[in-house]
Amino acid sequence: MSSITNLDFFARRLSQRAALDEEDRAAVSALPFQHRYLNPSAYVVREGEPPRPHCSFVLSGLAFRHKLTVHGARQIVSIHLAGDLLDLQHLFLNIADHSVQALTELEVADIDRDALREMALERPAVGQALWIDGLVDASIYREWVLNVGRRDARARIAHILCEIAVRMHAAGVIDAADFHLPMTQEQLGDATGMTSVHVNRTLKALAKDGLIDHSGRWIAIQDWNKIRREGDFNPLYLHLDQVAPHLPGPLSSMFP
Amino acid sequence: MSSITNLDFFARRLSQRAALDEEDRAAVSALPFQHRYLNPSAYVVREGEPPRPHCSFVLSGLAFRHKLTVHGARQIVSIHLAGDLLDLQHLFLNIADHSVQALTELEVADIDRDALREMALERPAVGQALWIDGLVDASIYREWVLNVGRRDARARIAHILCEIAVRMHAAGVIDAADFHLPMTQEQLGDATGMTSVHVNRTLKALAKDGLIDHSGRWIAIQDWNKIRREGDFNPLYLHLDQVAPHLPGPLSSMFP
DNA sequence: CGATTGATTGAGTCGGCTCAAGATTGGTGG
DNA sequence: CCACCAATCTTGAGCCGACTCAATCAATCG
Repeated sequence: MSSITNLDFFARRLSQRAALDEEDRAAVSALPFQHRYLNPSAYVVREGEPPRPHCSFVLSGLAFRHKLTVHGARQIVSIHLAGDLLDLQHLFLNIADHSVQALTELEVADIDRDALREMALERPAVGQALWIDGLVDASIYREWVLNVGRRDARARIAHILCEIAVRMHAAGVIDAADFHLPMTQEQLGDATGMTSVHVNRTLKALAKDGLIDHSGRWIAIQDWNKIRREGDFNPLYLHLDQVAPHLPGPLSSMFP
Repeated sequence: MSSITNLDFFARRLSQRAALDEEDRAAVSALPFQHRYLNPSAYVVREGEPPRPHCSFVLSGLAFRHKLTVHGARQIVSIHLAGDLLDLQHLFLNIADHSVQALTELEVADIDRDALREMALERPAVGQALWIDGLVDASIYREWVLNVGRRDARARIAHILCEIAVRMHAAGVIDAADFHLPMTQEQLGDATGMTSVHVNRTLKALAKDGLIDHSGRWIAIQDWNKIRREGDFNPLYLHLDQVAPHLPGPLSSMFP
């Protein structure tokens, strides 16, 4: 496990979203932080808790946000990957309304909350970059409400696969449409409001029809145009132009 | 139709969320704006459009946000009432990823976008107040993903009724748990991912069991404890302590 | 090697949908 | 004030997508 000494990675990230000047970048890079590794299913944030003294930025790995009903049913409300801030909400809200857990082994930079907060308010360019981050998160939630509320099982699964593939690609985590999905079928069900049994049947059906190639926990997208159509996937809501301005690779041509 | 000459109302609203000093308040009150009335179902924001030159603040009436699937199914993703900003997203995002429409007759203040944006970035207290607004919106989206993804019809309807009643109360729009709901059953269905037919049957069932009193478009909550339990409603996600610090009236005792 | 976690498959059930027909309601023009 | 129209609400009948329950298989790991 290598170590990092400053937040250049985070500063670069913010620079993609707004025009940070040299001073902004230096200030961001110099933010106090702690480098930390978490095991799968470790909690980053726990519902009902007051904010932690830090705000976690993902360096590598995946995490997910979830809420529970009183009957114990779980709904995953978003997935996060390298480059995402895991608890922007806690920069300004007094209590956690949901939990965040590591999905895979997770590498984070725990940035000092008060320092980040001050920077968000006192440095306009940094503030704007964080605003964009927060607003895109909200946009993704809206799309998920639509996904879970108005699409059938097949479209839901197709849609979430598209989203994850495109976001991984935008984050530079994968190069092609073919990727390893580190989620269990139960987690996929919790993200789409389905049971794991039905996720299984739906994946099989998508595979049979040639949209994906899937065995065990490996998923590759076979036919982008088909799956995008079936999943009613329009990447507009990801606001990629503002988040990852210069998309390289094969997917970029698919989503102009 | 009376007219307003400045944004004192908006400044007061922001003051509930963060500590604005005299200068902040004066600056907010002096923001350029236009007073406007919209008819029911008029569009405030249209999906796919670039941002308008203003950002609308609701003075009275209700509005809703929605998205459509490619098949034309509609999902309402949030409801807004007096005191809400309708397009905070467009302060920093370049394209609308959803539409906003008036639900009832709607009175708004169209605040100059660039001026508000500058104020959000340059005045920390204003920035913080807007952050809180945006983060609470996001929290509500998350709860809706859970509502639509993991609760059955009865709980979904109960939950949304609780949310609307509590938010109306917090916004000072109603005094009691008994309120007129200006939504059609079809709209209620679009907000909960159900058909209007099933909304109808569900409302009838809730009425029969004494949770609500309902005839035509009038809904009164009969038994708060029951409906709150059936709807799995926990107002934590509304972050009322940060949004409406001093709740008056009968509901406040129910949600400490 | 046993144990645990996740994937797979079958059979049966049901919540919520579709389709379709009336009944109400509110608004409008004469 | 009434007749009429367009929404909206209401109710019934039948169906189906997704769920539940339950068993089996596969992979991983101390």
